[in-house]
Amino acid sequence: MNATLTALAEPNRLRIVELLRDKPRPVGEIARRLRLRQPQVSKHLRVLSDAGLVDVRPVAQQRIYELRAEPFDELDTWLETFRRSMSDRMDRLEDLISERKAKKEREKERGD
Amino acid sequence: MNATLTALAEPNRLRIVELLRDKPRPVGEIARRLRLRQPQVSKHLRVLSDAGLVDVRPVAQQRIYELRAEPFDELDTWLETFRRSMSDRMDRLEDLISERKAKKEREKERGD
DNA sequence: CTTGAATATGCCTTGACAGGTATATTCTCA
DNA sequence: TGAGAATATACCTGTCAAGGCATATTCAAG
Repeated sequence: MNATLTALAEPNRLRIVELLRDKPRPVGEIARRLRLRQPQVSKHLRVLSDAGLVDVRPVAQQRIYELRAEPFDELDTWLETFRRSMSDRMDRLEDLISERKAKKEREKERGD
Repeated sequence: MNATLTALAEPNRLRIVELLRDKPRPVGEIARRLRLRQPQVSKHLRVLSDAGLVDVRPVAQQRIYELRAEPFDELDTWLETFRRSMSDRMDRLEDLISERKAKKEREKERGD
């Protein structure tokens, strides 16, 4: 999860991922389209690969990189846990309940 | 989008966000629960705040931080564009079509 | 208005990481 | 096998960001 986020946090890497979203592409084409130097693209793809975000498939001297679905699925699953606890958090209700337990909470807070 | 990812990419910041997912909390409590020093927590919260991931609400000398929904919604929207183009990419079909256009592509590729 | 709690900020140091450039590696084809 | 295309890697350098620590700030209460 953290690996995924770290990999995507770099701007050029994000651009690469968004480019690969359309379809798999060889290194050279990525470099050309994004106006990046080939070595940097290779390095970024290495990071993305280590993070499990892309797969490689050699074709002659070319290396075709393509996105893997799993990390994005995981990200999505993770996001779900937020929509659940935020959108329908029923803040008001929770506050009312909390208020009644306020005094007891104060002591419990110390442990853990 | 990139701001969101960058903010979430830092491990301790991710822990803070996950802690706030349950409910809003003051700085001191976050520090205590995550066993982090208060200044670092304040700094991380600053970053999260600048990225629009959290809101602050002062209560006496305390500052209660809580998650904002928007960035997570955006992240979700962004992810959708991937599920669309990956899960149902119909790779085989696409490959067949591509193959037929292969020669023409080769020249077009140069421009753009 | 002094004290202490809760939090923010400033400064310093250090490590990680991205870009630049040269070079190694791998493969095709003549 | 030699040349050149496509890609990966090594090394150097500069930058930026996170942690540690001291200190400033803000607020409540006596």
